[in-house]
Amino acid sequence: MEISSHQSSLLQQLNEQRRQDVFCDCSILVEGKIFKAHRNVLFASSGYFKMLLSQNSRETSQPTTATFQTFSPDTFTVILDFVYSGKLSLTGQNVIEVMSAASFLQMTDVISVCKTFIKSSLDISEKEKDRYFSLSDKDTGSNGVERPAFYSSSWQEEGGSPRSHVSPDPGKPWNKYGYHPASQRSPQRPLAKHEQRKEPSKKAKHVRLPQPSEVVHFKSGKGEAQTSDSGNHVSQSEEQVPVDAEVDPTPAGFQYSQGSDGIARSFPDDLTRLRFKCPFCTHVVKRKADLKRHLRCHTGERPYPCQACGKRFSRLDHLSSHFRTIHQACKLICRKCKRHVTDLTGQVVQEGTRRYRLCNECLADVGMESLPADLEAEQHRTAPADGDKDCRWHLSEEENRSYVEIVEDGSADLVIQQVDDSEEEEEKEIKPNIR
DNA sequence: CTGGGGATGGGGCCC
DNA sequence: GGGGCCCCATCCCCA
Repeated sequence: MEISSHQSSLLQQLNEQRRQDVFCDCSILVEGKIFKAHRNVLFASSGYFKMLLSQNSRETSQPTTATFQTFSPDTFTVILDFVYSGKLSLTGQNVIEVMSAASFLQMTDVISVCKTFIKSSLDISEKEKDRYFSLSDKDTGSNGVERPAFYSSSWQEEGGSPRSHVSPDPGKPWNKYGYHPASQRSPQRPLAKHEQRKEPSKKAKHVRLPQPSEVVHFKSGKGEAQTSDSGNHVSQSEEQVPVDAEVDPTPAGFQYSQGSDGIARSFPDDLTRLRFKCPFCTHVVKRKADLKRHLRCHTGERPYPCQACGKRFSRLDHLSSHFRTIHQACKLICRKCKRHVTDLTGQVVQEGTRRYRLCNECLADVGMESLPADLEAEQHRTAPADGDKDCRWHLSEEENRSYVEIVEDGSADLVIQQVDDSEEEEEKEIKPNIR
């Protein structure tokens, strides 16, 4: 015999204990804010805490403290509330941050729900386009009551009245969530190019996210996202979007406007050409694959690591380009004098994992004219100048070749290894402080 | 301080 | 849909 309410009531009890700080034996410090919780609950909910707490299982008599600087207290509140209630309070504003935090904490259920949330936002994009066409005949043109909503992104900006796409929470740069490698030059993730071009003065985050009133609760456990309300995220948005112009209930990333007639009339042609709307910014693309690629600039996903230096890229072609220019010395140009060089007039020089060409004259200038290529290669094999990074460099049949040969015949192959960066980044970014 | 060049990253689009 | 190329803007380093 099974009492169905037992699980939920048990969870409620635990949540109540958490709120009243009863039996809490774990403290989580997030950007200065302390969260109390039960280690067994955390252990059962998060792969990260499981690993963390299992390492300290012998010290169960001592309270455990974990410190995170990589996501905000608000984000962790959502995570912790989910752990103790099964309800995930996602909004268009927090979904990326929550997904990042869940990735850190190895909470696959939360990640999948976040993905579903984002995907549903994308579905809305398609449905709204269809809705535009289906409703366009009803456009009253004057009072706006029955006028269908329409996109107001780039077209409106081109008209000289750019909308603000500033995130309501500009104090939380994306990189804090650890998707970007340590070698990332800018401390704050730059805007996407299309926004940089259109809004060069803006320094805000890339995303334009919906209003906080648009909270959707997801129930976890079945792999299917469900709202706590009667309608799901999509249908709710579709109900509200076109009608009321005063509020902005649009789902993630959507912008609607009553707009001028001139702008409105120009839309259908554009909509047939540009079909896929990013849920987080104003960007619209023709192809779903392009949107998928574009979304990586919001999620920070970098699934293509360079086997030579470990730097990660969001796109394979960027990785290939990086590998060719940095590690293969494909440019037949002397790095010093910029003259064109050939195998006869120049040589490939190795500097750590970096390779470039120097003409014979410049080689002589720097005193490297006597360095034979295979000796150079030998030195590289025995004493890599850039630490152990080179150990990861996969060079096929490298043992008996010179660098020149390797470069010329292309056997310094770029090994493409698409990875899920979540776990590796977690290890790199989060160093919890256990006391 | 400034300008040039390299590296990077994003978008468009072809195959 | 993925791979890859081209173009362009931006950032960073260095002379």
